[in-house]
Formats: sequence, C-alpha cells, structure tokens
Amino acid sequence: MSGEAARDELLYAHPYSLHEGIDIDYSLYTSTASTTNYIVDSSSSAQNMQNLEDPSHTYSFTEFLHGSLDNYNAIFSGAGFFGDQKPAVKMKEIVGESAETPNGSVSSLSSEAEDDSSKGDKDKQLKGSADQGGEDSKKVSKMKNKGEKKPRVPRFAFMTKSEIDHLEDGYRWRKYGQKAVKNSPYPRSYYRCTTQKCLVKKRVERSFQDPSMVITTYEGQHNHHVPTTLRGQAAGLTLPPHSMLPIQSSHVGFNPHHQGLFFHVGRHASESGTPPASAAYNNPTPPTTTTTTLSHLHLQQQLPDYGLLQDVVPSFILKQEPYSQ
DNA sequence: CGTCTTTGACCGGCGC
DNA sequence: GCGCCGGTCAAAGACG
Repeated sequence: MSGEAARDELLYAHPYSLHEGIDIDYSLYTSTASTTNYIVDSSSSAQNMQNLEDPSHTYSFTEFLHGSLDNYNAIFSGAGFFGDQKPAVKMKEIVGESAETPNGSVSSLSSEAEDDSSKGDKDKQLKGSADQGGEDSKKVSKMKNKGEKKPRVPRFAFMTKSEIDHLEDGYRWRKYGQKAVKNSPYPRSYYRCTTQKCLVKKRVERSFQDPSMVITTYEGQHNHHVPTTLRGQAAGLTLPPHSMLPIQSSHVGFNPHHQGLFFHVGRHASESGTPPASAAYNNPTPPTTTTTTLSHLHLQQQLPDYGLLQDVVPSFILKQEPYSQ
C-alpha cells in the first residue's frame, strides 16, 4: 500500500441503533494511510466526489436510508477496509480514477448489483434448468447484463464498535447467506430487506483486525418507510429526521487504537420495556464499550460543526475531515 | 403456522 | 481452462 490513500480520508459516523438497554459505540471513523480504504466511488462521480470533499456536507442517515439523496452515490465498500488485503489495492485504484472511469468495474461488489427483474428471471430459470441445462438462461442473463449497463446501487459502509453483529436499524431484514471471509476468522452475513419490492441489502462482518468493530455495508435505498410492524418494536415508528431516538445518554470519545472518534450513544436497560427484536439480541450479558471521553472543546477543534452532531445524533454523518492527533 | 436462520450447493467474475 | 472467491439460492430446521 502506498501512502496515497491518505488523501482519501473520510470520517464515518454510525447512524443509530434501536437497541434497547444496550450501549453501543457509534464510530466516527477515519481512514488513514495505515487503516485506509473506505472506498469512495460513484457512477457519476465528479459531483459526488465534490460533495464528499466538502467538509461542511452533512447527511442524515435517515435521509440516506429513505432515498432522498438522489444524486448522492458515494459508495463505500466493506470488502476492503484494511490495507493489507488484496481487494483494498483494487479499491484504492478505483478511488483514484473514479471520476474518469465510467465503467469502473468497481470490484465484484457493485458489478454484482443486479436489478430486480433480471434476478427474478434468473431464479426461475435456475430452477427450471436443473435438468435442462442452464446454459441458455445463463447466456440470456449475461447478454442482458452486457448489453445494458446495470444501474449502480448506492452503497455505503461504516464501522461500529459493538459486540452485536447485526445492529438494529429500524428495518426488517432477512438473512439469506453467510460466507467465510478470506483471511478472516469471522464470517460475513448477508441480509435483505424483507419489505416487498425493496431491494436493499446489507452485509455485516466483523473486523478481523479489531474484532470489536462491526463493518456494516448497506446497498441500495429503501423505497418505503420503516415498517410499523417491526417485531419487538413499538408500532408506528417513523423515524422523523434528526429525532429518531430518544437518546438517553451520549458522549463522544476518542479511541487512540483505532484512530477514530466514537460516538457513544446508548440507552439504559432500566428505562425501557420493549425487548430486543430477535434472538440475536438476547444476549444475557450487556455488551461492553470502551471509549475515552473527549471534551467538547477538543471535539470542536476537530469537528468545527460539532453543533450539528449534537442536533442530529443519532444520524449519519459523512464528511471529510483530516484527522489530527 | 408463519417467519427467520442455517448451510451446503451453485453461479459468475476474475486472475493466472 | 482452471481454480479461487464473493454472492446468492433454497431446502430444512428452529423458533415463537
């Protein structure tokens, strides 16, 4: 890895969580030459890159999930977060060329992003082709993909310091796969939004370099609101922007080991009656967090518009900010 | 009984 | 052409 990646420094903030009684660190994470490799890529990149490079640009995570950021196609790939890995090299190259490379071949991740119809066809034909030879169907889908450029699916990733892998985000997800990740003892899980006709997917994996960090990658944008019948959640949750959660306690911390800023946003177990949504959250021992508190002053020095954070937490904040130690 | 997870098999892209 | 690898499918099982 060259030090070139340093110029792609980005800060991340984990949006929010609906976990009850669980304290989670939401990480505002920066990539550096050593940690590197949050990919920034887009299909119509120039403008989007400008957005990313504008330090004053702040997005609500809710906006992102609800698809109101139509022109915002920054893509963060979760497959190559760490500089030593092979995919990371590829990604860095893409980052460097994204503005001029329309086709990009942004790793297999985004090229795999298929539209709904072709997928349905594929499924049907796969079934039917079991004893008829799937050659035709394969070719058909291939030709289709060749002829028409697939729309690139907006994607972003973030790291969260949490002992829970699958973080509740208000939507309902169905797990459809799990794969071992090369060079990592931790598997990657694949989830799909259970709402009909919603194509949003997400991947969840644990960082092998820092097992306390969970890497979540969203792909696509929800075409619906947060389901009101979310299991285990109070009905009628609509996630109004900037006030999605009754935050009970929050502070911002700095973890020198990860070169990142960590938003610690949590609710106390005693204050809520709603149980966690699924068995995955039925952890008898509450997850622990370790952060070092950072003074507001210090934070303001690093993030001049920290006032925004106070207002929107929990929300998704994306900005480019050189990390100073 | 409906929903969700698990898990082995399969597919397609890509590098060699 | 082959093997690796990431992503997906789908049957079976678990669970409430």
